[in-house]
Amino acid sequence: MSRPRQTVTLTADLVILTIRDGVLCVLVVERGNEPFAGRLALPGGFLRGDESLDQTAARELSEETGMNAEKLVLRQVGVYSAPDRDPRRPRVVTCAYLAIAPDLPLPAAGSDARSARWLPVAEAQRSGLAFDHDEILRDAVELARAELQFRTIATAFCGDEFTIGELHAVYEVIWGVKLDKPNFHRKVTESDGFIVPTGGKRPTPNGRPATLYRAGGATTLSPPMMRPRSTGA
Amino acid sequence: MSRPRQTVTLTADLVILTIRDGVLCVLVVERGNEPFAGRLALPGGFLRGDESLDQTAARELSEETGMNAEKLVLRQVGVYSAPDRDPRRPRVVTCAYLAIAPDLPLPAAGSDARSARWLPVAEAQRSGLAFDHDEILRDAVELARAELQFRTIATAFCGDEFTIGELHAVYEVIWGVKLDKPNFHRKVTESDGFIVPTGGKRPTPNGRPATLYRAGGATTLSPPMMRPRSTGA
DNA sequence: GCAATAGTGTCTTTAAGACAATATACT
DNA sequence: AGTATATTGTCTTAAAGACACTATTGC
Repeated sequence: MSRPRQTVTLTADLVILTIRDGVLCVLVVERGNEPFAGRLALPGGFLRGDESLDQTAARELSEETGMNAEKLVLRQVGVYSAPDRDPRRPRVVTCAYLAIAPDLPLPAAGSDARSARWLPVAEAQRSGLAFDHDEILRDAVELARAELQFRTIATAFCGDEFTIGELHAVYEVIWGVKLDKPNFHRKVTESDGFIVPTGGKRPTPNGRPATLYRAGGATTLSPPMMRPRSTGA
Repeated sequence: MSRPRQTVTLTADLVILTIRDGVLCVLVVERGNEPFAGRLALPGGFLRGDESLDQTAARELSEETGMNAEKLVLRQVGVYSAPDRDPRRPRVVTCAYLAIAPDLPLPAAGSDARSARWLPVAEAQRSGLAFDHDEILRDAVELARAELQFRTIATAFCGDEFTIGELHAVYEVIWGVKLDKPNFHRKVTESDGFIVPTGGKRPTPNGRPATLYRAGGATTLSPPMMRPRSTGA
């Protein structure tokens, strides 16, 4: 026990995903301070003395999006702790969280007033983020893709009321595949507790109006909705 | 930025699972120091200055079991950071790791010489562990149960060479269900890259000798081996 | 032969996938 | 009517589950 114990500061970084105009987007902020000043990064914040890291993440989420975290999906992705991931001292270790939001009006430039904005995930990955946020983003998106198979989180991308067509689009955009619409319809309506009809209908520009649904009580999908495995062509 | 940043110490705690005599067991240590002196706890250790937390976990694992972590399953379960989870100051936050080991001879009471021993998970949960380790253990076991469905981690419970009967027992013990042996046999032999025959056979006390296999190259099972969902009777 | 464990065959049931057909709106 | 979108029907295929049956050992 003679070896010194490393003390660190802890942050919660958020990967907030949403779908805008059929494109998967992530909320990014432009850093105002060093290190990486001016670069794009994931939003995040430091752990405070009276809270758990999960609470830190929930607080940051509501600061960034204005939504209360109670109703949003918020899930740990993992801990990122490479010694050189952040040049600051004491060492900064982060726990990444995945959050899923409906298509919000815009990230309210809150009291914090950082320049937060939605960026297509593909662009974020192309341009490169600060710290090890590229790796975090990649892991979080991969987690979302996997979770879509077994949990009812897809509804978190939609508003309170949504159509099966919208839910269908969520799966297609995030998985990057085409799914048969009739089969998808049967699958989600027959899955117990996934979605429940509200009674209303939403008119379409031209075409039959779609039945409206809201998220049901279930959190898991059984049987799961397996992502089509790409044929190893 | 006027609010003080909380500094913490970080630990990696290990949930090392194995199967002994058909019972799922976890490695526990008796604590020598306060807090919780004399109580049973999960093994773990503090982050050092030159390593990542994943490396801390790998180091602890090889110290406790004598196995090199390269070959063992080692996976983050989550971060546990409730402000009052540990009375020490500065605050102690832990990241729990799930490790899976074959039936080792015995935890070598290594240089560390703590009294480490295998304890059936059910007993550990009944008697209660130090800190929030009951919660960590529960989460880790639940993660193992889920991962068995989609990844090839079941082979990590077996030695280098094993029979399909042994693999079958792994699933039955961890899921706590009976699985049809003929169907299980077909399932695992037809799953690509899950197990490969070594060519050898293992004699049984009395009965037909079983073909020996070793772990194949695949890490994921496709299609997955879904855990039978308990009929909501 | 008998007991015991490993492994195969076959039938049934369930879920997934392809895709035709119908329903309900708007212009 | 014609177009567009939603929803239902039907057939085919793949996987899961039940369980009878065969195979190979020791005694």
